[in-house]
Amino acid sequence: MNYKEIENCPLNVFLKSFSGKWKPIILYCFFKNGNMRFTDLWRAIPAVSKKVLLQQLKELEKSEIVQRTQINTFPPEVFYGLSGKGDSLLPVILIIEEWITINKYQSEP
Amino acid sequence: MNYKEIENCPLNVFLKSFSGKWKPIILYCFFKNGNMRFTDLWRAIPAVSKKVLLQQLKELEKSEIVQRTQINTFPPEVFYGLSGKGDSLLPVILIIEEWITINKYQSEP
DNA sequence: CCGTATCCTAATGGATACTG
DNA sequence: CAGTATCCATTAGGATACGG
Repeated sequence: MNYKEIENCPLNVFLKSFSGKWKPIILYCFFKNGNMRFTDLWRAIPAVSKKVLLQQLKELEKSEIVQRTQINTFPPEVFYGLSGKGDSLLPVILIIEEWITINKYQSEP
Repeated sequence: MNYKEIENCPLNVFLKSFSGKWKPIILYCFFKNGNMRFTDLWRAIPAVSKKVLLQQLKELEKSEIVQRTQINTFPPEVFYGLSGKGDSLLPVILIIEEWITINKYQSEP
């Protein structure tokens, strides 16, 4: 088993797309609310700075999990939401949710 | 939707247990090889330092995903491997693997 | 409203030497 | 062999102000 092989293992590839303090939370918002305007998303996650929120959204966009839509009014309206690939995560999330429940896993304070 | 609620969403709780550069790789080794001596694991992941490898193992132990077994010879033999909870991750990993394959997702160089 | 720039702090990870 | 201690480098994230 060489090192390149283990580095590209599915779990690693998967987790790398979601590494970032706010990414899971962002996705959760989209699963619950569908597309959201940037400012509304920000209001839903008040603890993050605008800069970082944007950063994480860009990275999710690059992974093609999140889609950005801009309407060129002034001031501009920008919506973020799940792409098709993002939507396809739902069954994965549900399995994870089930695993969490079964294992009664609690996040640490 | 208040903030505490979204912070404890399953995806977030799940991902927090695996946040760490080497944790997914460590788990992959255990899934492939079963229990492993510390040094053998280290040889399988040559790019990580001993200190950090130990650190990540301890965190996985704390999440009860990994189990440590020590045999008190001299020099001591210490085995690391999946706990029952760790084993129960297998179906989750398989779904993730399937998702990765379907989406032909490639890790970035 | 949306995004960028700057500056700063905290957290994570790496190199190396040492011990039982 | 397994683990600890130190010290250092890199990165991620946060505060704030400004611009289109």
